[in-house]
Amino acid sequence: MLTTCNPRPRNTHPFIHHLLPHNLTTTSAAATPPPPPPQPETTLANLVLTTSPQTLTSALKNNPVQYTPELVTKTLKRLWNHGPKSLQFFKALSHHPTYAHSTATFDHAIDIAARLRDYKAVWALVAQMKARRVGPTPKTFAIITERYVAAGKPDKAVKIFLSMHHQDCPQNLHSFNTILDVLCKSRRVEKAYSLLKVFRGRFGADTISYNIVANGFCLVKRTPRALEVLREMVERGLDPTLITYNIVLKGFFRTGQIKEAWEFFLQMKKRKCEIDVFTYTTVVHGFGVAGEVKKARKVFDEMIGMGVLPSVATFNALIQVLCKKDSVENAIVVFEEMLGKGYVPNSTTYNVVIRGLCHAGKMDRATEYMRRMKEDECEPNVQTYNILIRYYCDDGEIEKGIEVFEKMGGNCLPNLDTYNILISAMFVRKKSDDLLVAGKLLIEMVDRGFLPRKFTFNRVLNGLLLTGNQGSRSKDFHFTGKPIGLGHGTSSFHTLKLLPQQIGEKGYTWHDEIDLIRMWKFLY
DNA sequence: ATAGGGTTAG
Repeated sequence: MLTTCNPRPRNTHPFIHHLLPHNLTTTSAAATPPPPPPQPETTLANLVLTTSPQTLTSALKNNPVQYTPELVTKTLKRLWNHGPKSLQFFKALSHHPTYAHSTATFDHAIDIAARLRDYKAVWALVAQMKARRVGPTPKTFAIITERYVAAGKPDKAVKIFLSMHHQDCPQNLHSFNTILDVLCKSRRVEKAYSLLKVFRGRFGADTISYNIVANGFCLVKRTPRALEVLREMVERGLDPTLITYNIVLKGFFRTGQIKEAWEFFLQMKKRKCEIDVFTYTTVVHGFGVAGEVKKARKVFDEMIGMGVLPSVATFNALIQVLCKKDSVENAIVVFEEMLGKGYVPNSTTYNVVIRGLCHAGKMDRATEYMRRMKEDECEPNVQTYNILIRYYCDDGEIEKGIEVFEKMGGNCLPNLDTYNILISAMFVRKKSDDLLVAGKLLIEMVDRGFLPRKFTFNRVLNGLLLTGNQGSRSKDFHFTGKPIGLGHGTSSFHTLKLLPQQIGEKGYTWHDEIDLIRMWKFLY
């Protein structure tokens, strides 16, 4: 049974702080050394986040900083998880007196607009790019088609590819292989294969084309089909390469065909194809995942004897395997060995170790490793934060999860996973207050350009309707379309109005704008 | 940003 509690006082709400710029958060007393000055892109990103759309253009103009495409690119990367803000920022700089966008900044803006499924904006940006003679380039089309495929429009993506030469963009084997890969990476391998069959003559499909499609079949665990495609390749006179063999090897592991993988690996060695670090990493990881830790280690040791040096990725594979199938302690031994040999761990290495520690219930040591990560000049990324948030919430320490969520604000913005993890956690305690938080998180995520899953949206809406939160409903609410602060001053009802368009699909417990207004009233 | 290895999950 859900209990009704008094809503939290507005100003102490936990979500107020996480968007504030770093330099505005309270600094603790003299004992701690002063933090290093923030990077220029951090300062700029924080300015964008705390400025309303209406005043952004002038705020940027008055900001005494030299805008360069490099700075703008870095800033757009930081704002990646706040699509609407990123685009406002990009547009506000479009008519700056001393700055001009580059190919890279246009590509970035196009990527963001496409991810928001704002295709009108995408093509408007392409037109601008053309007018300013900085594109579009093949990379631009790779971005656009990838987003169309990800949005469930692979046919549209193919059409775009087939007409890209009308946009002054070369259509050649290179771009053909790109579209094949785009389709395969989004699991549309059948479409890719059809395309290959139709156009292999016209573009002169090569080994790379076939490798892409074979790998596509492996990705969807259809290794036998991959082998057929490769047989066809050989029949057409194209020779497989080491990459081809590595693709097949990984394919066997992926489908759990450990025996076949091992046999294939032995054949690769016997036939004297120069096995490389990719091959070994695949085998170490594959055996480990299958629970054959001893064999994984043996192969790891063997590679050094064969004169193939492990890479950071090889170490990451072994460390992960030990975490999952052996013990975190042994994994950390390898981690330290790695450091001793002069390797520089990357964020994946740290995330693997941190996840291992969390999984073993050692949350404090996980946090310690996160601190160590920062000292190593390897800033924790969204994944790092998501790991900690997830495990705290799974352990029932929801307050701690929220604490981590708040802390990430200054360094990186939450992504879709972060919101999904936290919103689900808001249902475990069956507390009415938690549902209010879930509602705010839902609105915040929409505001930042993330489309909640239907399940999430319905769960939150129904939860709010059922738990008697009507107490905070205000009768004199009028819809004016005017921006209304969400608590941290970055949100607006105007943005919220986009939701009906975004979720105007089947499956949402959604009738019209009224539902949203009701939700809004529950929350504010 | 033309292909292969390492993070997460049911």
